[in-house]
Amino acid sequence: MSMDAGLFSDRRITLEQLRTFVTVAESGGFNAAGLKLGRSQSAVTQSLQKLEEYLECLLLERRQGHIIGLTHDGRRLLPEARKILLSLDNVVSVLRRPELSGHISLGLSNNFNAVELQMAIASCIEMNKGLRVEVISSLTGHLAQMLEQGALDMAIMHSVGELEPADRLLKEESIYWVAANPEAVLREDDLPLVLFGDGCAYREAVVRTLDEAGVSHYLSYVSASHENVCGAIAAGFGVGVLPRSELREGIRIIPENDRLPELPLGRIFMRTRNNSPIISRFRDFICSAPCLSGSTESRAVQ
Amino acid sequence: MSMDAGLFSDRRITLEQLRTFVTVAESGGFNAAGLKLGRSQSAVTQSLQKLEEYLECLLLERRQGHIIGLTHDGRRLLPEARKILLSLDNVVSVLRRPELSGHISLGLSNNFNAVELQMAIASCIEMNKGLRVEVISSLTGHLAQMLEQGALDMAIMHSVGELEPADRLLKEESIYWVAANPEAVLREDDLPLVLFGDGCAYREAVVRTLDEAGVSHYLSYVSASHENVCGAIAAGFGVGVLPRSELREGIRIIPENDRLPELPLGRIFMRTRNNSPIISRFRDFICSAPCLSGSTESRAVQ
DNA sequence: TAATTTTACAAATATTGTTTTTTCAGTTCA
DNA sequence: TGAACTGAAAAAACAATATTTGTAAAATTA
Repeated sequence: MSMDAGLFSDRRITLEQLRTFVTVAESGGFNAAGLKLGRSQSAVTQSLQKLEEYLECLLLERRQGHIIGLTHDGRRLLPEARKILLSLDNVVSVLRRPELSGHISLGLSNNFNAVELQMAIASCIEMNKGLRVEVISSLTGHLAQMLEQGALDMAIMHSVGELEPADRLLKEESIYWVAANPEAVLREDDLPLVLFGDGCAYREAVVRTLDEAGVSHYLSYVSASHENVCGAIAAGFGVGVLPRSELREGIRIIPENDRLPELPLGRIFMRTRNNSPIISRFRDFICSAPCLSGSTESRAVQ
Repeated sequence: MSMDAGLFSDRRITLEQLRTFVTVAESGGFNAAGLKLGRSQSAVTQSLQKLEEYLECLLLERRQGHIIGLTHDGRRLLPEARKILLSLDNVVSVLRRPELSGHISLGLSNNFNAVELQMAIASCIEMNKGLRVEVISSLTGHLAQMLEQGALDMAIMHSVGELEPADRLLKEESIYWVAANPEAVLREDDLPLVLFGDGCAYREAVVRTLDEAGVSHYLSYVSASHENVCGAIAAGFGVGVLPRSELREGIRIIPENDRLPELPLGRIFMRTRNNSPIISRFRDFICSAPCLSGSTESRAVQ
């Protein structure tokens, strides 16, 4: 089926406009976005005005001359714009390094969504036809076992403690106490916890932290699936632990308070079993993926 | 996990450069591409030089001052560039029309790959959270049955004959006789055919056309899977029938000859069972998808 | 109320992309 | 062999576009 687009879409829309939109949405203002992008506030304003004009819809909710959030259409566009920018990132990054070939089995912790990382791996696989990657998604504890047993070549896992010397730190992320209704949950005597199943690195840390602080608690919901855990938190089953990027409608961060102790910093790291050339080249590839380069945790609008 | 790209990739790379690259790859020359894009040969040349510079690799195979094809990197970039442009197309198209909501079961003929169409449907689903689409992939014959039985709301199917009055033509495509090794296959007395299983609209047409022309033939390979059929043709099982866009390495179009009759024009069309508001709005949506707008069948380089 | 922050707008400036023109190399054809 | 043709590359002039600068208005903060 040809389905030839012939001439593609609206040729006035540029990547820079999308990038500007995403940055505004992430930084919450034209000034901040301009600073981040290295251009003036005026340029940002105009860039967005044009994008809105070409898209024939408003993207930013303005009230009294201030940006107070995204419109419905803006919220629809944001993830797609991110995806487009990210896939270009990945393509460029893959294209710039030599082609990979070989077979690799890669473990991926499913503690949290790692959409960006998965996209990077996917485009790497697509553009390196000689590469066969078998991805196994499981909890950190299980992956570590498989790695030791030789069932995996490498794994990307979560941790809160010290890493082994050969491990490669990919990313750090602050994790927060979250709940659907912080006030109500905190009023309960026993703290109801919504956590991942056994083998989750964060789970142990959370329980230990609570024990040390002398907070009585019980598990009200346990699942190995990220979807389920978030769903349970949103449904009000109890208190969970998530990084900022995993917040969604119906889940709020619990502000600092006397009862809940401070959580340690989360770490995402890579561990390899052997260092054959293919493995180490793929490891270098992953470690230099564009989605791992930034380290700012941005404050998103809405 | 934040995975914040912070500042995205190489900000010098533009959509226009990608578009130009794809157009050059499709039209096989800077002049032709310029004509297609509505700009001069010089602009196309410079645009591609920049893209190659920023990407730090050569995309076009030049010999004696002429483009003779894509480099390895060029072939790696092409499908990804297409995807990026296409997903922007889809996003813009979805954003410009009102949001859809409801439940729809959609049949999709698997005669041929319809990557672009599937991408359009996917981005429609992603951006219309109120929309639940159940996609069933099968051969045209089976889909038509399901439609009559009320198991499907709508279906996109293939045909070579007349359409029903209520059907909507989406796309026409020329189909060609193909084989791994045309010369060898044509030498055989009985023509070995590689076709889809029962229920494929093209299959019946092919057999009928051969019978009318008095060409003796037999089925050497039959499968309901597009992958398998292409694989069998490439492996030399016999003669198949494909549109230009489905050609791949190891499959060549058989030039016109005395033995093989001319094939009818293929049609891709949509049939709906009922015309509830949701269905008809979704139908209009699909019919106006960017990937269906063009009608040129381009001659690709390499 | 004054100071600060934030967005919008207009004109000047800077940058970028485009065309025009020319050149060169290879191909075709007389 | 030479003339005409085609496709690509390069340079300079030109056109279009984006960016900055500066200013104003409105809202927030102290």
